[in-house]
Amino acid sequence: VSAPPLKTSSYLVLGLIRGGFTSGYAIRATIEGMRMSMYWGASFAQIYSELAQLERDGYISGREDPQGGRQRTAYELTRQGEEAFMTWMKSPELPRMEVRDEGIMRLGFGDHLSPEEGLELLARLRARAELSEREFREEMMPLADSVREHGWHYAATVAQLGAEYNAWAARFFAEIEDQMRSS
Amino acid sequence: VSAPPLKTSSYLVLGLIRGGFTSGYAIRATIEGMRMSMYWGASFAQIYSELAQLERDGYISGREDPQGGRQRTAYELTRQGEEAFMTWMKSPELPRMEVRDEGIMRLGFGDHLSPEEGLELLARLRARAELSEREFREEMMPLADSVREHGWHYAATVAQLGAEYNAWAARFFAEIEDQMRSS
DNA sequence: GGAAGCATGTAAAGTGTTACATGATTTT
DNA sequence: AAAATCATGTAACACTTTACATGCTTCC
Repeated sequence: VSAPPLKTSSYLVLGLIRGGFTSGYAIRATIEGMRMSMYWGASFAQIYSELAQLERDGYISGREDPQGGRQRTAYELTRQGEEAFMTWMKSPELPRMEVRDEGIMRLGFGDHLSPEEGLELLARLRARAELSEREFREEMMPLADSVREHGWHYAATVAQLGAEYNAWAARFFAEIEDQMRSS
Repeated sequence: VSAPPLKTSSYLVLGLIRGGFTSGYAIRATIEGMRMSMYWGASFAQIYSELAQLERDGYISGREDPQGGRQRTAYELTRQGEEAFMTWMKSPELPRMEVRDEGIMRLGFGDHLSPEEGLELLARLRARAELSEREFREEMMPLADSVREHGWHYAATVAQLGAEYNAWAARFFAEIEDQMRSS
């Protein structure tokens, strides 16, 4: 009997607990602080209900871990949770990435605009990519370096991917702009 | 008084109606057939309720347009819908793109794997990008060319973006694999 | 005659966000 | 003393998907 597969947000929580972020607050802070929401976000409300569900279903177990008079629950993976997470990490199937990009959608509707307005749209897309690249370089990359010594080597790879993707996208839009201007 | 902004899925429906896809079925078929779901999807259930809402709120108007004994409703934009769509197309703000990628998330958790397993994960990510590139080139690009003469010039740009992005991503993953093997 | 495609919808469930509510501790 | 941060949760709403339900037309 194989347990039903969990949803991606569940694996996110399992992975962070396994990585040493044991409280709901710490999990959420890491998702925000390390810019994980660039690839998979989760809000406080979602995390606390996810933790409750995962504990009810036997994937994690929590124990009271108060800090002075401030309550805190520290979770750890059970053997079942450990197995579920590692099986997922090693599974050969990779679900297709999902993109929801209003910008690209607008670009697809570009024929509803005049040529000049189309160029403006492309310029906005390029500016957005340039801004995003800067954010990856200035915010996420330093953070990734700072956790490197703690055993999070792959964080730097993800940050690099984000920065270089946006640089590539900016070049792509610039090229299309040039082609349009010269035709 | 400015009307409350619509959601992105509403603009998707408005744009397709304006582009000549006037029935719910045709809208959904275009989203699937032209691979629009790569950057913004919508199901039948969503489209029909969206059409009802947009008509109730005065953005579109439908008239009966039966094909033989088979019912059909053809919609067109009202002046209000026309204005809402064009204002959105020209608005300077571009919401940040949203990505939900289980693959990149797993990569971020790569330190939970052995070096060999990490390399396998990277190889899977590369294979997925290569497959996706092929699909864009073999399926979406020909479709984009076929609608070009109908005035949909930007569809080809979007298809090109999809193909070239995936080619870029495959190269990125290959480079990381090389770096890891040689260190 | 059956399969595939055209056409429209409902019901239920899943997934996720925002806003609200509370209270302790640490930093300025 | 106030502000920021740590910590947990509820309620309401927003959005989307899956499964189901129906019936007509065209192609093989």
